[in-house]
Amino acid sequence: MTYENLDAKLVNALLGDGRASLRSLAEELDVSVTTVSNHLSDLEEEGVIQGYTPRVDYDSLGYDVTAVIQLKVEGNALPDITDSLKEHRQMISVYEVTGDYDVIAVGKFKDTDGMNNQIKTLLTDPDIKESNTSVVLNAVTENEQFELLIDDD
Amino acid sequence: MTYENLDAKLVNALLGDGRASLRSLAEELDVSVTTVSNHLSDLEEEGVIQGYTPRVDYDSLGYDVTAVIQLKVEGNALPDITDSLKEHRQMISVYEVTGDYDVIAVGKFKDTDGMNNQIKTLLTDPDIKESNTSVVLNAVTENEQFELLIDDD
DNA sequence: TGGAGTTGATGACGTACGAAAATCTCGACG
DNA sequence: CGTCGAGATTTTCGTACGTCATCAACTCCA
Repeated sequence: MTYENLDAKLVNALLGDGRASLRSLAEELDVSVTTVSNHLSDLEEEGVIQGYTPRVDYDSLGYDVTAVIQLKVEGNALPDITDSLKEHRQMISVYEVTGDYDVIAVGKFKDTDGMNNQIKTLLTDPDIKESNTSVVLNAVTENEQFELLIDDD
Repeated sequence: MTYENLDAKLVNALLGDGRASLRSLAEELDVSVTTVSNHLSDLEEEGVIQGYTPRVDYDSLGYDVTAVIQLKVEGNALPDITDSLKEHRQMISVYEVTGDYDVIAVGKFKDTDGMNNQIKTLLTDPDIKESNTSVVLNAVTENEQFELLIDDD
């Protein structure tokens, strides 16, 4: 076990409430506030916890369309393409992958017109050999972070 | 009008630091603590901010393999399939989509063996007509939450 | 009139610091 | 060869202090 049990419990507790106070965490895990503070700093320094964010509901802000875009790219142009995708504000995830396509990206848009425009400008790149866009009809689960396993003794 | 964009600014500030104190937010946005508190409560009640989470680096915890799984599903079995995917702890995102496939899911696994096992058990379902798995070679961007636009006058 | 700010009171919060407890290290001894 | 224990190291804890969140009552002003 690379990481102590307390650390896993701490991460799980924070996954439940990312703004929980050190005191409430300490009570929940039955250790002192100082211990929570120390372990939390360690987790942050080690990079296990890379920061904290609110979970924003983009739907309620008018970003009604989510799309999964798959691209076949000219081999040596891959870094350029992924970089350019990364620059696009509305790209949630950009993956280089094995399989039929080389890149899979997930983006959010205000409407299908906005989506089409963005995608069209993207596809002007001559290094993109083929593309395939799937529009999300229903996001059953999105960006879910799962809890860590605790092995009790 | 002066505070038209306060909510957007507040969300953006929290996207920068999800554990920022009301006081630091108030100073950053040049409004009173009370105002920040009120607007934040409103955003939470409206569901724009649905909660707060740490950003966990699953790579550093040994979840080295991310995969994008695409499925063609027997029409009326779609809810069953998405539900079952949702139950899988390690599924980050599960989308019902238009296009060649009916479902696109993203999952994280400790290794390729673990991934293969999980996927194999998944595919025993007779309602899954076809599947296609892409292994992520490089996560350029993952679960990024973009900042909201501020329209200045 | 309603959104924003101010003030003040109260209890909760984060962090620094030193003490206490637990754990590890490693040579000496039976 | 096994184990014992003093000293070193790490981990945990309690306390104290300055800051913070929250609430209520009241003011300001467009």
